[in-house]
Amino acid sequence: MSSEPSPARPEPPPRARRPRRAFDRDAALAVALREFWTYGYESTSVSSLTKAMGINPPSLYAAFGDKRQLFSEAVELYSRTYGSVSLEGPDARTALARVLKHIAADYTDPSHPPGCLVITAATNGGPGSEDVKSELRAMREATKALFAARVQADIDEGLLPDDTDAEGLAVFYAAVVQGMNQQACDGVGREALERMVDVAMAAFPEPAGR
Amino acid sequence: MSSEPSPARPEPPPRARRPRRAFDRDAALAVALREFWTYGYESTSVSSLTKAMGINPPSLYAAFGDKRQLFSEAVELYSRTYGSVSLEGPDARTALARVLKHIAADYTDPSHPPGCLVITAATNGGPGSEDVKSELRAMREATKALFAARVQADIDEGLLPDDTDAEGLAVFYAAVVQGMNQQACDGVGREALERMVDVAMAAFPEPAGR
DNA sequence: CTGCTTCCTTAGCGATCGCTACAGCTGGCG
DNA sequence: CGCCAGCTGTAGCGATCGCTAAGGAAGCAG
Repeated sequence: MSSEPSPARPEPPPRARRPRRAFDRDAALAVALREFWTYGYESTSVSSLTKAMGINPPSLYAAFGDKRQLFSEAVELYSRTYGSVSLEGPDARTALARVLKHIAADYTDPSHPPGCLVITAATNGGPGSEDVKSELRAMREATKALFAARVQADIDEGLLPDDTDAEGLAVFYAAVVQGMNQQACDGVGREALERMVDVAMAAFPEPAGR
Repeated sequence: MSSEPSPARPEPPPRARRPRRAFDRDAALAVALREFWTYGYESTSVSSLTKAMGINPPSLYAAFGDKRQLFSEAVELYSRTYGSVSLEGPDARTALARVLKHIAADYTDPSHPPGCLVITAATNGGPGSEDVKSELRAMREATKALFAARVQADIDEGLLPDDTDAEGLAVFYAAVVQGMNQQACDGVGREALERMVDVAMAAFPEPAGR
């Protein structure tokens, strides 16, 4: 439908006019992330967000759409910055132990809010924020599936017995991570969580013996 | 201090006039418990409570004080009805295994909301409901202390080695319970949780050698 | 400079929050 | 019966929620 009567024009109309913003969008998003991380989705109000970001509501809505989309962008930034999990390593046991130790340190790192945003930020929340809850739940299940796949890889390579319960192990270690989250939010320190990881790793099955 | 000037009077003035209520207080409290259990403290509004209980706001405030006190009464009813944990048994391992199996069944019981009210109902919630959060956190820490005491009792009786990390085990099994809560809220079924308990019990230390 | 576009600011929208004033009804008492 | 106490329903309080209309300030084209 777009009429272009002058073919001599070198610049077509769809020239994306970059918004001239008076504030740092990335910095504001980082601030919003900390707010959501600390208080959760529903308990973080737009007014507290705008106050923390140093902007006014219309600026927030112009830059991020609405509170819901801002939260999704914050979650994306979180999983890009903090929430990345790599299960590389010689075997599943080593990889899991390393990931759990890293989580013990990260969840209690005093330079940011305790625990994990994906686990904590939408556990409560009545009807109306059902899509937020399912968004985070999907991420949790993805992590659990990652655990299961890593264990299954060891089984396929013969490092673990064929009758190893990969699903049960995945549910278990996902629950351990979520329990560490709760403990960290309750004030348990890094050393206690690391000792807990030692206990949890004792539950890992023995390698396939000769 | 109570003055009773007329000894002939069989009924003293402090005769507690039982309120003439037009609704069943206990039944209404049970309904409120389910609401808080499902949506958490902050996300459960007074209007949704009164609608579910079949009463009007003034009746709620006359019978329970305010939303905060109603919640505490609901928590008390919960811990009296569902949340009781008994660690009796021949040794800590048996007792813990029984408790965890019971929890696996209870958190996924379809006859009531999933998971545990004490763990779930106040994880989010901004400033202003800090006392609610600390109330539930204290109950969680009491359970964790119960775990530690049960393990320590086995150590004192010589059933477990002296160098057993009672605190680490308590943190671990508390985290397992809290992880089961999250998994149950995410839709994991009873059988998967029970297999997970088997994995978790594999982390329990071997009894003290002969 | 004048126009045009785009953002920021102020102010406030309707809805809902926890909570309560007020009047009416109802039951126990003399 | 009349009186009073105490609960019940209606209606609404001030505050906050997520969100937005309207006008002024600022950069770019001519």
